[in-house]
Amino acid sequence: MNLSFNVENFIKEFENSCNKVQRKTFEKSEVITSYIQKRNQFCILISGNADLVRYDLNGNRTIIDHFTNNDVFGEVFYDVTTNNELLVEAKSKCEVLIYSYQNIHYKCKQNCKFHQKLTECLPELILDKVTSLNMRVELLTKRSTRDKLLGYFNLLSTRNLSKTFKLPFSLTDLADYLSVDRSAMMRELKLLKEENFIKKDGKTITLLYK
Amino acid sequence: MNLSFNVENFIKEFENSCNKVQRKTFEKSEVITSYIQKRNQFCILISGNADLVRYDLNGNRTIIDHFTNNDVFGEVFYDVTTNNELLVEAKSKCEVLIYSYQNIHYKCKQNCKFHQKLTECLPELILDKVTSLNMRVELLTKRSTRDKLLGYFNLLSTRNLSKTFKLPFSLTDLADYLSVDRSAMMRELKLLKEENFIKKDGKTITLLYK
DNA sequence: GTTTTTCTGTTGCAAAAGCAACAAAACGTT
DNA sequence: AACGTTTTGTTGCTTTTGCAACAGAAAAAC
Repeated sequence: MNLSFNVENFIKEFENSCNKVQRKTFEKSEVITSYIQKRNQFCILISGNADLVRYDLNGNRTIIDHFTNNDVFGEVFYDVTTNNELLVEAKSKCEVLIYSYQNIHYKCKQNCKFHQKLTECLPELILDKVTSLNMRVELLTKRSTRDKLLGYFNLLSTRNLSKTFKLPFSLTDLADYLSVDRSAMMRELKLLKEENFIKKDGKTITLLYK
Repeated sequence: MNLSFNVENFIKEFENSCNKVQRKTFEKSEVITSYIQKRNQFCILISGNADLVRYDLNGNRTIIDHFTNNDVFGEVFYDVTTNNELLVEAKSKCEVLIYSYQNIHYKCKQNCKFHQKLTECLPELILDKVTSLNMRVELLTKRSTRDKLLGYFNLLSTRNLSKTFKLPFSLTDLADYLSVDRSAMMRELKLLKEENFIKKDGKTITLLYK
């Protein structure tokens, strides 16, 4: 998908056109925001990287989404219906633009450039989320840990236009992202190496098949 | 979420305002459409019900989404990147409105009411998809078959505002929707009954806890 | 109303995944 | 460089899940 919405330019041009938009800084491990029902935050990650995580009653952590430079997040993209807490956690030092809508359909009363442009571009930002969600569903519906790993590796390989790529996660986090047990995943990773499906050097993976 | 877009009225008012919009009928088990890369179909299911399914290389079937009256689907809501075939299969006799965009951003040259209204409402239709996808991810990230079942039952219970509700799927299809083995799911279902978590009579389930 | 097909319910066995625990390595901080 | 902390890699054991197969019930087709 080609977004006509260039986040970087958008920030440069319009950040200061609305005084209700705040720029905040977060240190590693800080909670950037937690998703709250009936609120509509819209956030842009200017720098750093962060995860949207959910903790369930059994103490399992799931990484729902992973954000890097210029990614957008907030309740605007996530109708909160769950009982479980949804947090956005900074994985490194992060700079974030935050704006809270009363209602996503209302335009900003000041009719500022920021919101004019945003209203215009929101549909494609949302469409982009749909794409990444569909991909996520596709990964999660794979039946085995092996298929999930290979599915995810294929994705990264396609994105990088290369059989070699670097994992954006620690292996611990990767397990939480694929929603599998870490030790079981490590075992499978080892088998994939032994059976010459992949080569692995730290977080750098190379696909050896096809 | 409250959609201001009322599909039923939309169809009544605007169906005939654009001569490129087709109304088609499909019999049970027929393929309504298959998702094709770089195409942008927009479909409305007027009556009947249908599933969006994916068959993977191991022959596993996954039900990605389930559509009933007034649901919308098509590539417009699904950026096709997968190698696997994505089909929309009629589960009963279906009536469908179909329109194929050259590009989702171009407006219909005829500038008809159908597309005017659709362009206006597409963002919230897409936002609605995001919501259902987020819910789906939440279900699929549950670690056990039991948690998936209970998660799904809770959802149906909440939607119906009642501890008792009817499954919209056959049990065979439910397994494909939750992405688990049918016999394993049946076993778990039996345990849930025995441990008095649920009562089950055909496709009617009653939650007995809390 | 009979036949055919699909769906449900069940089981034994095999395979995969989860859990718990620990040591070694890597990373960050002072 | 030394410390504490997090991550990686591994393993033995248990539990869960998947697979294959089959019989009976229900639904659909003729």
